[in-house]
Amino acid sequence: MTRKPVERGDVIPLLGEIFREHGYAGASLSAITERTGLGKGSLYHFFPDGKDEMARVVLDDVADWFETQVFAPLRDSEDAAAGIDHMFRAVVQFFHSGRRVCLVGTFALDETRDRFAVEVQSYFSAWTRALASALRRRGLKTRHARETAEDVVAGIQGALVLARSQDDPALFVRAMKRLQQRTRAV
Amino acid sequence: MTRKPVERGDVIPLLGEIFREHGYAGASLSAITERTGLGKGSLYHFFPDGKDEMARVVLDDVADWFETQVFAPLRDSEDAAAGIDHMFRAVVQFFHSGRRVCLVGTFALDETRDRFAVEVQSYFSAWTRALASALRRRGLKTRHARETAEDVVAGIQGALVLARSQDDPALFVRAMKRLQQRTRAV
DNA sequence: GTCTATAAAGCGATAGAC
DNA sequence: GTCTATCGCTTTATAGAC
Repeated sequence: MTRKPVERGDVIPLLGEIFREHGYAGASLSAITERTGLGKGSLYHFFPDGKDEMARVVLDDVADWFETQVFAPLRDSEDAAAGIDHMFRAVVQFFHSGRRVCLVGTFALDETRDRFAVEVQSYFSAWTRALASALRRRGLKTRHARETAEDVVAGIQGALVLARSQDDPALFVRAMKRLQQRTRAV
Repeated sequence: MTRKPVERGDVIPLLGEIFREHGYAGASLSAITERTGLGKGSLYHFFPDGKDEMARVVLDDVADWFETQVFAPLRDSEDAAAGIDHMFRAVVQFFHSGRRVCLVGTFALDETRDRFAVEVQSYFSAWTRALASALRRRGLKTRHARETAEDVVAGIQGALVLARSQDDPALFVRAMKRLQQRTRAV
C-alpha cells in the first residue's frame, strides 16, 4: 500500500472550495492548512507567492474547465441547441445542483475584483460571447442573442445567490430548467 | 457655524458602503475608522458588540428601506403594474445604476450567510413574495407568478454581478429594462 | 462622546532543520 | 517536500484619561 503522493495539482480543487466558501479575504491560511492537510512550508513550496498565487491558480483551473466543458461546445457544436443543453447540464453539475457558489462571482462582488480584474472580466465575457454565438446559430439576431446571453448568465449567477440565501439548492435547479426553456423558445 | 454633530444614525450609510465594497470579512475596523472619521472609542460606544452589530444594524436599515420603498408598494399598490414599475425605478436608484452591489447578496455567498442567516433569508423571501403578489394581481397564476418573481429577483442579483465583473454599470441598467419588459408581457 | 494606549489573538509570510 | 518556530504586522476589542 503505497502512500498517496500529494502533488500540487491535488490541492487546487481543495483551494477552490475554500475560496468559494470563505471568499478571498475570509480564506485564511489556517483554514487552508486545515482543509488541505498541508503545512505552510508545503503550501509556500507549491505556491511561492502565497494566497494570491493560490487564488490565481484556482481561477485558471476554473477558466480551463469552463473553456473546454462549456464555452468550446457552445461555440463549436454543430447543433447549437445541443451545445446550449450541454451548457445547462455542465452548469448544474459544476455548481453541485445549487450547493456550490460561483468562485468568480464571489470575487466579482467585493474589492477582490480589482486584484483579479482580468480573470474576472474574461470569465464572464467569454461565457456571454460563447452563449451568444450559439443563440445566433439558433436564429436569433445579433443584438437579441447578446441580450439573451447576458440575461441567462446573469440568471445563473443570481439563482446561485438566491438558492444560497434560502439554503435551498432545488431553487437553483428549477431556475436552470426555466432558463433552458427560454433558450429553446426562439 | 455649529459643528455638525455626529450621531449613530449618520454612520449607518457609511458602514453600508464599507460592507458592500469589502464584504464582511474584508471590512476591517481600520477601514471603518478611516471612512467614518470616528475612532474605535466612538465606534464601540455606538456599537458595543463591534463589527457584528454594525453589520446587523446595516442589514436592518436595508431591510427597512426595501420594505417601505419596494415591498409595501408591490403588495399594496392598487395598480399592480405601477407597483412593479416603481420597484424597478427604486432598484436602479438604490444600486446606483449598477455601480453599487447588493449587501445582502454579498453576505449570502460566503460563510457570512450563516452569521446573518435569518436576515439574509428574510430579505430575499420578502422580495420574491411581494413581487409574486403583484404579478398575481396582474393576472398570472400563483405558480407562474412565483416563478417569474424568482427569475426577476435572481436576474437583478446576477446583473449586479455581471455589471461589476465587466466594470460596466450600463449593463445593469439595460438588464433592468429587459426584466421590466418581461413583467409587462403578461 | 471621543481619544490614545494597549492587550491578546490571528494574519500572511519566511527561515531553517530534517 | 514537510515540518516547526518565528517574524512583523494587522486584527478585533478593551481600558481609562479627558
